[in-house]
Amino acid sequence: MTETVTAAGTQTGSKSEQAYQAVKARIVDGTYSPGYRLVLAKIAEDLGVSVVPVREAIRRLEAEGLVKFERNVGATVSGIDPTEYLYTMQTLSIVEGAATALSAPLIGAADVARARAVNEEMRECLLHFDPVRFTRLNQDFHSVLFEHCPNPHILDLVHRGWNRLASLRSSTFRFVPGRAHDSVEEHEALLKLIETGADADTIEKAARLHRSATLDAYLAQATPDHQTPQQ
Amino acid sequence: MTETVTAAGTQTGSKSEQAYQAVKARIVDGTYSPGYRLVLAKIAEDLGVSVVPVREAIRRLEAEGLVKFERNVGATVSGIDPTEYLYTMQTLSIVEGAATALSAPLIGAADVARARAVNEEMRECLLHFDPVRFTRLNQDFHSVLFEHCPNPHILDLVHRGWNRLASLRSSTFRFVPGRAHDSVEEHEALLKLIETGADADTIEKAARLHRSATLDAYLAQATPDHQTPQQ
DNA sequence: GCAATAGTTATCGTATACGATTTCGTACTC
DNA sequence: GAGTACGAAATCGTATACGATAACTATTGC
Repeated sequence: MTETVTAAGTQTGSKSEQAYQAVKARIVDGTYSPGYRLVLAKIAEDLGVSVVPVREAIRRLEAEGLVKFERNVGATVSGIDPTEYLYTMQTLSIVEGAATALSAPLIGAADVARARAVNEEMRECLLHFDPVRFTRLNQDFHSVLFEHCPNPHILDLVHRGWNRLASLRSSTFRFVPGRAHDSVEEHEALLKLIETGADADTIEKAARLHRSATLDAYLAQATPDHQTPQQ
Repeated sequence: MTETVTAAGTQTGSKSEQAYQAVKARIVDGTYSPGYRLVLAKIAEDLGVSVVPVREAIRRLEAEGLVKFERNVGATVSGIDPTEYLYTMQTLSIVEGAATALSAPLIGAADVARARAVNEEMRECLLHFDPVRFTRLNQDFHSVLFEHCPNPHILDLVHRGWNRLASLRSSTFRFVPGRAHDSVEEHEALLKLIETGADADTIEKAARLHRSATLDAYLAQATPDHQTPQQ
Protein backbone atom coordinates (compact mmCIF):
# COMPACT_ATOMS: atom_id res chain seq x y z
CA MET A 1 0.00 0.00 0.00
CA THR A 2 2.96 2.23 0.52
CA GLU A 3 4.60 2.08 -2.87
CA THR A 4 3.69 3.72 -6.13
CA VAL A 5 0.10 4.73 -6.34
CA THR A 6 -1.37 2.69 -9.15
CA ALA A 7 -4.55 3.89 -10.73
CA ALA A 8 -7.19 2.13 -12.78
CA GLY A 9 -7.04 -1.34 -14.35
CA THR A 10 -4.13 -1.90 -16.69
CA GLN A 11 -3.25 -4.97 -18.66
CA THR A 12 -0.32 -6.85 -17.26
CA GLY A 13 2.33 -8.68 -19.17
CA SER A 14 2.61 -6.43 -22.19
CA LYS A 15 5.95 -4.78 -22.85
CA SER A 16 4.17 -1.48 -23.04
CA GLU A 17 2.76 -1.89 -19.57
CA GLN A 18 6.08 -3.07 -18.27
CA ALA A 19 7.78 0.01 -19.68
CA TYR A 20 5.09 2.24 -18.24
CA GLN A 21 5.48 0.83 -14.76
CA ALA A 22 9.25 0.93 -14.92
CA VAL A 23 9.53 4.52 -16.06
CA LYS A 24 6.79 5.68 -13.74
CA ALA A 25 8.50 4.04 -10.80
CA ARG A 26 11.79 5.70 -11.69
CA ILE A 27 10.08 9.09 -11.85
CA VAL A 28 8.18 8.66 -8.63
CA ASP A 29 11.17 7.34 -6.69
CA GLY A 30 13.39 10.08 -8.02
CA THR A 31 15.78 8.09 -10.20
CA TYR A 32 14.61 10.29 -13.03
CA SER A 33 14.30 13.72 -11.46
CA PRO A 34 12.52 16.71 -12.98
CA GLY A 35 14.12 17.89 -16.19
CA TYR A 36 15.68 14.49 -16.90
CA ARG A 37 15.79 13.80 -20.57
CA LEU A 38 13.96 10.61 -21.51
CA VAL A 39 15.51 9.23 -24.68
CA LEU A 40 13.31 6.53 -26.16
CA ALA A 41 16.09 4.41 -27.62
CA LYS A 42 18.07 4.50 -24.40
CA ILE A 43 15.15 3.47 -22.23
CA ALA A 44 14.24 0.77 -24.72
CA GLU A 45 17.71 -0.67 -24.49
CA ASP A 46 17.73 -0.49 -20.69
CA LEU A 47 14.47 -2.41 -20.50
CA GLY A 48 15.34 -4.82 -23.30
CA VAL A 49 12.39 -3.91 -25.48
CA SER A 50 11.97 -1.94 -28.66
CA VAL A 51 11.11 1.74 -28.84
CA VAL A 52 7.46 1.32 -29.78
CA PRO A 53 6.17 0.17 -26.40
CA VAL A 54 8.43 2.67 -24.66
CA ARG A 55 6.98 5.44 -26.72
CA GLU A 56 3.49 4.32 -25.77
CA ALA A 57 4.45 4.27 -22.11
CA ILE A 58 5.89 7.78 -22.31
CA ARG A 59 2.75 9.13 -23.87
CA ARG A 60 0.67 7.59 -21.14
CA LEU A 61 2.87 9.30 -18.60
CA GLU A 62 2.44 12.51 -20.52
CA ALA A 63 -1.33 12.20 -20.25
CA GLU A 64 -0.91 11.88 -16.50
CA GLY A 65 1.25 14.97 -16.39
CA LEU A 66 4.40 13.24 -15.21
CA VAL A 67 6.23 13.80 -18.48
CA LYS A 68 6.45 16.65 -20.91
CA PHE A 69 6.62 15.67 -24.53
CA GLU A 70 7.68 17.96 -27.33
CA ARG A 71 7.30 17.01 -30.93
CA ASN A 72 10.51 16.06 -32.70
CA VAL A 73 12.44 16.98 -29.60
CA GLY A 74 11.70 14.41 -26.96
CA ALA A 75 10.39 13.80 -23.50
CA THR A 76 11.55 15.20 -20.20
CA VAL A 77 10.38 14.51 -16.68
CA SER A 78 8.09 17.40 -15.95
CA GLY A 79 9.14 19.28 -12.91
CA ILE A 80 6.50 21.23 -11.10
CA ASP A 81 7.23 24.92 -11.06
CA PRO A 82 5.44 27.02 -8.42
CA THR A 83 2.54 27.70 -10.75
CA GLU A 84 2.02 24.05 -11.59
CA TYR A 85 2.33 23.20 -7.94
CA LEU A 86 -0.40 25.67 -7.13
CA TYR A 87 -2.67 24.24 -9.83
CA THR A 88 -2.06 20.70 -8.65
CA MET A 89 -2.60 21.43 -4.98
CA GLN A 90 -5.70 23.45 -5.65
CA THR A 91 -7.14 20.63 -7.73
CA LEU A 92 -6.15 18.09 -5.11
CA SER A 93 -7.83 20.17 -2.45
CA ILE A 94 -11.06 19.95 -4.39
CA VAL A 95 -11.00 16.30 -5.35
CA GLU A 96 -9.70 15.12 -1.98
CA GLY A 97 -12.40 17.12 -0.28
CA ALA A 98 -15.03 15.47 -2.44
CA ALA A 99 -13.48 12.02 -2.02
CA THR A 100 -13.43 12.37 1.74
CA ALA A 101 -17.01 13.59 1.93
CA LEU A 102 -18.23 10.80 -0.33
CA SER A 103 -16.28 8.17 1.59
CA ALA A 104 -17.15 9.34 5.08
CA PRO A 105 -20.51 7.57 5.41
CA LEU A 106 -18.87 4.31 4.37
CA ILE A 107 -16.02 4.48 6.84
CA GLY A 108 -16.53 2.12 9.76
CA ALA A 109 -15.12 2.14 13.26
CA ALA A 110 -12.42 -0.33 12.27
CA ASP A 111 -11.24 1.94 9.48
CA VAL A 112 -11.11 4.91 11.80
CA ALA A 113 -9.05 2.86 14.22
CA ARG A 114 -6.60 1.93 11.50
CA ALA A 115 -6.32 5.51 10.33
CA ARG A 116 -5.80 6.70 13.88
CA ALA A 117 -3.04 4.15 14.39
CA VAL A 118 -1.27 5.46 11.30
CA ASN A 119 -1.72 9.00 12.53
CA GLU A 120 -0.22 8.14 15.91
CA GLU A 121 2.75 6.69 14.10
CA MET A 122 3.05 10.02 12.34
CA ARG A 123 2.92 11.80 15.64
CA GLU A 124 5.79 9.70 16.94
CA CYS A 125 7.61 10.29 13.70
CA LEU A 126 7.60 13.99 14.53
CA LEU A 127 10.18 13.48 17.29
CA HIS A 128 13.07 12.22 15.18
CA PHE A 129 11.72 13.62 11.97
CA ASP A 130 12.06 11.64 8.75
CA PRO A 131 10.33 13.44 5.88
CA VAL A 132 10.26 10.42 3.60
CA ARG A 133 8.65 8.15 6.17
CA PHE A 134 6.29 10.89 7.24
CA THR A 135 5.15 11.46 3.68
CA ARG A 136 4.53 7.76 3.18
CA LEU A 137 2.52 7.50 6.37
CA ASN A 138 0.58 10.53 5.31
CA GLN A 139 -0.38 8.77 2.10
CA ASP A 140 -1.34 5.64 4.04
CA PHE A 141 -3.58 7.68 6.28
CA HIS A 142 -5.52 9.13 3.40
CA SER A 143 -5.61 5.81 1.58
CA VAL A 144 -7.54 4.34 4.48
CA LEU A 145 -10.05 7.12 4.24
CA PHE A 146 -10.42 6.78 0.49
CA GLU A 147 -10.50 3.03 0.08
CA HIS A 148 -14.28 3.01 0.32
CA CYS A 149 -14.73 5.93 -2.07
CA PRO A 150 -17.82 5.10 -4.13
CA ASN A 151 -16.67 7.05 -7.18
CA PRO A 152 -13.62 5.56 -8.90
CA HIS A 153 -13.21 8.55 -11.19
CA ILE A 154 -12.66 10.88 -8.28
CA LEU A 155 -10.32 8.42 -6.64
CA ASP A 156 -8.33 8.26 -9.85
CA LEU A 157 -7.96 12.03 -9.87
CA VAL A 158 -6.64 11.91 -6.33
CA HIS A 159 -4.06 9.30 -7.27
CA ARG A 160 -2.93 11.31 -10.26
CA GLY A 161 -2.38 14.32 -8.08
CA TRP A 162 -0.37 12.28 -5.63
CA ASN A 163 1.88 10.90 -8.34
CA ARG A 164 2.38 14.37 -9.66
CA LEU A 165 3.51 15.58 -6.27
CA ALA A 166 5.68 12.52 -5.75
CA SER A 167 7.71 13.40 -8.82
CA LEU A 168 8.91 16.35 -6.82
CA ARG A 169 11.30 14.65 -4.49
CA SER A 170 11.06 17.32 -1.88
CA SER A 171 8.17 16.90 0.48
CA THR A 172 6.57 20.09 1.67
CA PHE A 173 7.01 18.78 5.19
CA ARG A 174 10.73 19.10 4.82
CA PHE A 175 10.58 22.78 3.99
CA VAL A 176 7.87 23.98 6.27
CA PRO A 177 8.72 22.72 9.75
CA GLY A 178 5.49 23.49 11.57
CA ARG A 179 3.38 21.98 8.83
CA ALA A 180 3.96 18.35 9.79
CA HIS A 181 2.76 18.94 13.33
CA ASP A 182 -0.36 20.79 12.21
CA SER A 183 -1.07 18.05 9.74
CA VAL A 184 -1.27 15.40 12.45
CA GLU A 185 -3.71 17.51 14.44
CA GLU A 186 -5.87 18.10 11.38
CA HIS A 187 -5.96 14.36 10.75
CA GLU A 188 -7.24 13.74 14.25
CA ALA A 189 -9.87 16.44 13.89
CA LEU A 190 -10.97 14.91 10.61
CA LEU A 191 -11.33 11.50 12.21
CA LYS A 192 -13.45 12.98 14.98
CA LEU A 193 -15.75 14.53 12.40
CA ILE A 194 -16.12 11.21 10.63
CA GLU A 195 -16.72 9.31 13.86
CA THR A 196 -19.44 11.68 14.99
CA GLY A 197 -21.14 11.47 11.61
CA ALA A 198 -20.76 15.12 10.75
CA ASP A 199 -22.57 16.24 7.62
CA ALA A 200 -20.91 15.99 4.22
CA ASP A 201 -20.35 19.72 3.89
CA THR A 202 -18.44 20.01 7.12
CA ILE A 203 -16.24 17.06 6.30
CA GLU A 204 -15.58 18.27 2.79
CA LYS A 205 -14.58 21.69 4.03
CA ALA A 206 -12.26 20.26 6.64
CA ALA A 207 -10.58 17.96 4.14
CA ARG A 208 -10.13 20.83 1.71
CA LEU A 209 -8.60 23.06 4.31
CA HIS A 210 -6.21 20.30 5.26
CA ARG A 211 -4.76 20.37 1.74
CA SER A 212 -5.05 24.12 1.34
CA ALA A 213 -3.10 24.68 4.53
CA THR A 214 -0.18 22.74 3.07
CA LEU A 215 -0.37 24.86 -0.05
CA ASP A 216 -0.49 28.05 1.97
CA ALA A 217 2.47 26.95 4.03
CA TYR A 218 4.41 26.33 0.85
CA LEU A 219 3.46 29.66 -0.65
CA ALA A 220 4.37 31.49 2.55
CA GLN A 221 7.92 30.16 2.44
CA ALA A 222 8.27 30.26 -1.34
CA THR A 223 7.22 33.87 -1.79
CA PRO A 224 8.85 35.81 1.02
CA ASP A 225 6.29 38.50 1.28
CA HIS A 226 3.82 40.45 -0.76
CA GLN A 227 4.22 39.05 -4.24
CA THR A 228 1.49 36.68 -5.35
CA PRO A 229 2.98 33.85 -7.39
CA GLN A 230 0.42 33.77 -10.19
CA GLN A 231 -2.78 35.54 -11.12
CA MET B 1 -16.40 27.51 -29.68
CA THR B 2 -19.32 25.28 -30.37
CA GLU B 3 -17.59 22.27 -31.84
CA THR B 4 -15.56 19.57 -30.20
CA VAL B 5 -14.19 20.59 -26.87
CA THR B 6 -10.45 20.56 -27.24
CA ALA B 7 -8.34 20.44 -24.15
CA ALA B 8 -4.73 21.28 -23.47
CA GLY B 9 -1.92 21.95 -25.95
CA THR B 10 -1.39 19.31 -28.57
CA GLN B 11 1.12 19.23 -31.35
CA THR B 12 -0.38 19.81 -34.76
CA GLY B 13 0.64 18.24 -38.00
CA SER B 14 1.60 14.81 -36.77
CA LYS B 15 -0.29 11.85 -38.17
CA SER B 16 -0.91 10.72 -34.65
CA GLU B 17 -2.57 14.00 -33.76
CA GLN B 18 -4.56 13.92 -36.97
CA ALA B 19 -5.80 10.43 -36.19
CA TYR B 20 -6.65 11.46 -32.66
CA GLN B 21 -8.71 14.43 -33.79
CA ALA B 22 -10.45 12.45 -36.50
CA VAL B 23 -11.47 9.54 -34.30
CA LYS B 24 -12.43 11.79 -31.43
CA ALA B 25 -14.62 13.88 -33.72
CA ARG B 26 -16.34 10.77 -35.02
CA ILE B 27 -17.03 9.60 -31.49
CA VAL B 28 -18.29 12.94 -30.27
CA ASP B 29 -20.49 13.55 -33.29
CA GLY B 30 -21.89 10.05 -33.11
CA THR B 31 -20.48 8.54 -36.30
CA TYR B 32 -18.90 5.95 -34.05
CA SER B 33 -21.56 5.25 -31.46
CA PRO B 34 -21.03 3.42 -28.17
CA GLY B 35 -20.04 -0.19 -28.67
CA TYR B 36 -18.62 0.48 -32.12
CA ARG B 37 -15.64 -1.66 -32.80
CA LEU B 38 -12.53 0.36 -33.64
CA VAL B 39 -10.26 -1.79 -35.81
CA LEU B 40 -6.83 -0.23 -36.05
CA ALA B 41 -6.04 -1.38 -39.58
CA LYS B 42 -9.39 -0.20 -40.87
CA ILE B 43 -9.10 3.25 -39.36
CA ALA B 44 -5.54 3.50 -40.58
CA GLU B 45 -6.66 2.79 -44.12
CA ASP B 46 -9.52 5.25 -43.89
CA LEU B 47 -7.19 8.01 -42.78
CA GLY B 48 -4.39 7.05 -45.14
CA VAL B 49 -1.83 6.46 -42.40
CA SER B 50 -0.25 3.40 -40.86
CA VAL B 51 -1.49 1.65 -37.77
CA VAL B 52 1.13 3.01 -35.41
CA PRO B 53 -0.18 6.56 -35.11
CA VAL B 54 -3.72 5.25 -35.03
CA ARG B 55 -2.86 3.02 -32.15
CA GLU B 56 -1.36 5.95 -30.32
CA ALA B 57 -4.49 8.02 -30.93
CA ILE B 58 -6.72 5.26 -29.65
CA ARG B 59 -4.74 4.95 -26.46
CA ARG B 60 -5.00 8.66 -25.88
CA LEU B 61 -8.73 8.38 -26.26
CA GLU B 62 -8.67 5.49 -23.85
CA ALA B 63 -6.92 7.67 -21.27
CA GLU B 64 -9.72 10.19 -21.67
CA GLY B 65 -12.32 7.51 -21.15
CA LEU B 66 -13.86 7.75 -24.61
CA VAL B 67 -12.60 4.35 -25.69
CA LYS B 68 -12.31 1.00 -23.99
CA PHE B 69 -9.26 -1.00 -24.92
CA GLU B 70 -8.80 -4.68 -24.24
CA ARG B 71 -5.51 -6.40 -24.68
CA ASN B 72 -5.25 -8.61 -27.78
CA VAL B 73 -8.90 -7.95 -28.47
CA GLY B 74 -9.28 -4.40 -29.58
CA ALA B 75 -10.90 -1.08 -28.93
CA THR B 76 -14.56 -0.15 -28.72
CA VAL B 77 -16.24 3.17 -28.20
CA SER B 78 -17.07 3.16 -24.53
CA GLY B 79 -20.72 3.68 -23.93
CA ILE B 80 -21.73 5.09 -20.63
CA ASP B 81 -23.86 2.72 -18.66
CA PRO B 82 -25.95 4.18 -15.84
CA THR B 83 -23.20 3.62 -13.32
CA GLU B 84 -20.58 5.32 -15.45
CA TYR B 85 -23.00 8.13 -16.12
CA LEU B 86 -23.46 8.61 -12.40
CA TYR B 87 -19.72 8.68 -11.79
CA THR B 88 -19.17 11.16 -14.60
CA MET B 89 -21.97 13.49 -13.57
CA GLN B 90 -20.95 13.39 -9.93
CA THR B 91 -17.39 14.26 -10.86
CA LEU B 92 -18.56 16.98 -13.20
CA SER B 93 -20.73 18.41 -10.46
CA ILE B 94 -17.65 18.78 -8.30
CA VAL B 95 -15.22 20.15 -10.86
CA GLU B 96 -17.74 22.45 -12.48
CA GLY B 97 -18.68 23.78 -9.07
CA ALA B 98 -15.06 24.50 -8.34
CA ALA B 99 -14.43 25.97 -11.79
CA THR B 100 -17.41 28.31 -11.44
CA ALA B 101 -16.42 29.45 -7.98
CA LEU B 102 -12.84 30.08 -9.04
CA SER B 103 -13.91 31.91 -12.19
CA ALA B 104 -16.63 34.04 -10.63
CA PRO B 105 -14.41 36.85 -9.32
CA LEU B 106 -12.87 37.20 -12.78
CA ILE B 107 -16.13 37.41 -14.69
CA GLY B 108 -16.90 40.95 -15.78
CA ALA B 109 -20.14 42.64 -16.68
CA ALA B 110 -19.52 42.06 -20.39
CA ASP B 111 -19.13 38.32 -19.81
CA VAL B 112 -22.32 38.19 -17.81
CA ALA B 113 -24.11 39.98 -20.63
CA ARG B 114 -22.83 37.47 -23.17
CA ALA B 115 -23.83 34.55 -21.00
CA ARG B 116 -27.22 36.04 -20.46
CA ALA B 117 -27.70 36.47 -24.19
CA VAL B 118 -26.91 32.81 -24.72
CA ASN B 119 -29.29 31.86 -21.95
CA GLU B 120 -32.08 33.92 -23.51
CA GLU B 121 -31.46 32.07 -26.75
CA MET B 122 -31.91 28.88 -24.79
CA ARG B 123 -35.12 30.18 -23.38
CA GLU B 124 -36.46 30.84 -26.86
CA CYS B 125 -35.23 27.45 -27.92
CA LEU B 126 -37.60 25.95 -25.37
CA LEU B 127 -40.61 26.86 -27.52
CA HIS B 128 -39.83 24.76 -30.58
CA PHE B 129 -37.50 22.44 -28.76
CA ASP B 130 -34.33 21.22 -30.46
CA PRO B 131 -32.29 19.11 -28.07
CA VAL B 132 -29.13 19.28 -30.15
CA ARG B 133 -29.14 23.07 -30.41
CA PHE B 134 -30.12 23.39 -26.79
CA THR B 135 -27.25 21.22 -25.68
CA ARG B 136 -24.81 23.23 -27.75
CA LEU B 137 -26.07 26.51 -26.33
CA ASN B 138 -25.81 25.03 -22.88
CA GLN B 139 -22.16 24.29 -23.48
CA ASP B 140 -21.61 27.80 -24.81
CA PHE B 141 -23.18 29.26 -21.71
CA HIS B 142 -20.83 27.44 -19.41
CA SER B 143 -17.86 28.11 -21.65
CA VAL B 144 -18.37 31.82 -21.12
CA LEU B 145 -18.32 31.30 -17.38
CA PHE B 146 -15.22 29.13 -17.48
CA GLU B 147 -13.09 30.99 -19.97
CA HIS B 148 -11.45 32.97 -17.19
CA CYS B 149 -10.89 29.95 -14.97
CA PRO B 150 -7.50 30.50 -13.35
CA ASN B 151 -6.73 26.81 -12.99
CA PRO B 152 -6.22 25.00 -16.31
CA HIS B 153 -6.16 21.58 -14.67
CA ILE B 154 -9.67 22.00 -13.39
CA LEU B 155 -10.83 23.36 -16.72
CA ASP B 156 -9.35 20.32 -18.40
CA LEU B 157 -11.30 18.02 -16.12
CA VAL B 158 -14.48 19.85 -17.06
CA HIS B 159 -13.77 19.41 -20.75
CA ARG B 160 -13.08 15.73 -20.33
CA GLY B 161 -16.39 15.26 -18.63
CA TRP B 162 -18.16 17.10 -21.40
CA ASN B 163 -16.59 14.96 -24.09
CA ARG B 164 -17.52 11.87 -22.16
CA LEU B 165 -21.12 12.95 -22.06
CA ALA B 166 -21.08 13.97 -25.69
CA SER B 167 -20.18 10.44 -26.70
CA LEU B 168 -23.65 9.55 -25.53
CA ARG B 169 -25.69 10.93 -28.36
CA SER B 170 -28.78 11.35 -26.29
CA SER B 171 -28.93 14.55 -24.33
CA THR B 172 -30.58 14.34 -20.97
CA PHE B 173 -32.75 17.23 -22.06
CA ARG B 174 -34.43 14.98 -24.58
CA PHE B 175 -35.53 12.47 -22.00
CA VAL B 176 -36.48 14.66 -19.11
CA PRO B 177 -38.83 17.31 -20.48
CA GLY B 178 -39.00 19.65 -17.51
CA ARG B 179 -35.24 19.66 -17.09
CA ALA B 180 -34.49 22.06 -19.92
CA HIS B 181 -36.79 24.69 -18.50
CA ASP B 182 -35.36 24.39 -15.01
CA SER B 183 -31.89 24.59 -16.42
CA VAL B 184 -32.52 28.01 -17.96
CA GLU B 185 -33.82 29.34 -14.68
CA GLU B 186 -30.84 27.97 -12.80
CA HIS B 187 -28.55 29.70 -15.27
CA GLU B 188 -30.20 33.02 -14.63
CA ALA B 189 -30.00 32.51 -10.87
CA LEU B 190 -26.31 31.69 -11.22
CA LEU B 191 -25.69 34.86 -13.21
CA LYS B 192 -27.43 36.92 -10.53
CA LEU B 193 -25.18 35.41 -7.88
CA ILE B 194 -22.11 36.25 -9.93
CA GLU B 195 -23.28 39.79 -10.63
CA THR B 196 -23.94 40.51 -7.00
CA GLY B 197 -20.55 39.15 -6.03
CA ALA B 198 -21.84 36.36 -3.85
CA ASP B 199 -19.22 34.48 -1.89
CA ALA B 200 -17.40 31.54 -3.40
CA ASP B 201 -19.20 28.96 -1.29
CA THR B 202 -22.62 30.07 -2.39
CA ILE B 203 -21.67 30.11 -6.05
CA GLU B 204 -19.99 26.74 -5.84
CA LYS B 205 -22.99 25.20 -4.20
CA ALA B 206 -25.36 26.63 -6.80
CA ALA B 207 -23.21 25.43 -9.68
CA ARG B 208 -23.00 21.97 -8.16
CA LEU B 209 -26.69 21.73 -7.70
CA HIS B 210 -27.22 22.76 -11.28
CA ARG B 211 -25.35 19.68 -12.44
CA SER B 212 -26.71 17.42 -9.71
CA ALA B 213 -30.26 18.33 -10.65
CA THR B 214 -29.66 17.01 -14.16
CA LEU B 215 -28.30 13.81 -12.71
CA ASP B 216 -31.26 13.47 -10.37
CA ALA B 217 -33.67 14.05 -13.23
CA TYR B 218 -31.96 11.31 -15.18
CA LEU B 219 -31.98 8.89 -12.28
CA ALA B 220 -35.63 9.58 -11.61
CA GLN B 221 -36.63 8.53 -15.11
CA ALA B 222 -34.03 5.78 -15.45
CA THR B 223 -34.92 3.97 -12.23
CA PRO B 224 -38.71 3.98 -12.00
CA ASP B 225 -38.90 3.88 -8.27
CA HIS B 226 -37.17 2.59 -5.23
CA GLN B 227 -34.14 0.81 -6.61
CA THR B 228 -30.89 2.70 -6.31
CA PRO B 229 -28.78 2.12 -9.42
CA GLN B 230 -25.52 1.38 -7.64
CA GLN B 231 -24.28 0.89 -4.12
C1' DG C 1 -28.78 -33.14 -32.30
C1' DC C 2 -25.42 -31.24 -29.21
C1' DA C 3 -20.91 -30.57 -27.33
C1' DA C 4 -16.13 -30.52 -27.59
C1' DT C 5 -12.07 -29.84 -30.25
C1' DA C 6 -9.05 -28.69 -33.95
C1' DG C 7 -8.12 -25.57 -37.63
C1' DT C 8 -8.64 -21.04 -39.72
C1' DT C 9 -8.99 -16.20 -39.83
C1' DA C 10 -8.87 -11.71 -38.07
C1' DT C 11 -6.57 -8.57 -35.23
C1' DC C 12 -3.41 -7.12 -32.06
C1' DG C 13 1.64 -6.38 -30.09
C1' DT C 14 6.23 -5.52 -31.03
C1' DA C 15 10.55 -5.41 -33.73
C1' DT C 16 13.07 -3.39 -37.24
C1' DA C 17 13.99 0.08 -40.76
C1' DC C 18 14.20 4.44 -42.78
C1' DG C 19 12.93 9.21 -43.76
C1' DA C 20 12.22 13.74 -41.33
C1' DT C 21 13.39 17.12 -38.09
C1' DT C 22 15.97 19.27 -34.75
C1' DT C 23 20.14 20.35 -32.41
C1' DC C 24 24.82 21.13 -31.91
C1' DG C 25 29.40 21.97 -33.54
C1' DT C 26 32.46 23.92 -36.83
C1' DA C 27 34.10 26.78 -40.28
C1' DC C 28 33.77 30.82 -42.71
C1' DT C 29 32.92 35.74 -43.36
C1' DC C 30 32.56 40.46 -41.95
C1' DG D 1 36.19 38.54 -32.21
C1' DA D 2 31.25 37.92 -33.13
C1' DG D 3 27.72 36.37 -35.96
C1' DT D 4 25.98 33.47 -39.56
C1' DA D 5 25.67 29.54 -42.51
C1' DC D 6 26.55 25.03 -43.41
C1' DG D 7 26.98 20.14 -42.18
C1' DA D 8 26.97 16.12 -39.19
C1' DA D 9 25.02 13.63 -35.40
C1' DA D 10 21.29 12.49 -32.59
C1' DT D 11 16.62 11.64 -32.04
C1' DC D 12 12.03 11.41 -33.27
C1' DG D 13 7.87 9.91 -36.38
C1' DT D 14 5.93 6.57 -39.19
C1' DA D 15 5.81 2.57 -42.33
C1' DT D 16 6.23 -2.15 -42.95
C1' DA D 17 6.68 -6.88 -41.39
C1' DC D 18 5.96 -10.73 -38.66
C1' DG D 19 4.96 -13.43 -34.50
C1' DA D 20 1.30 -13.97 -30.86
C1' DT D 21 -3.21 -14.13 -29.23
C1' DA D 22 -8.02 -14.54 -29.31
C1' DA D 23 -12.41 -15.17 -31.82
C1' DC D 24 -14.77 -17.79 -35.09
C1' DT D 25 -16.04 -21.96 -37.79
C1' DA D 26 -16.30 -26.41 -39.23
C1' DT D 27 -15.85 -31.01 -38.15
C1' DT D 28 -16.03 -35.08 -35.46
C1' DG D 29 -17.54 -38.02 -31.72
C1' DC D 30 -21.06 -39.24 -28.64
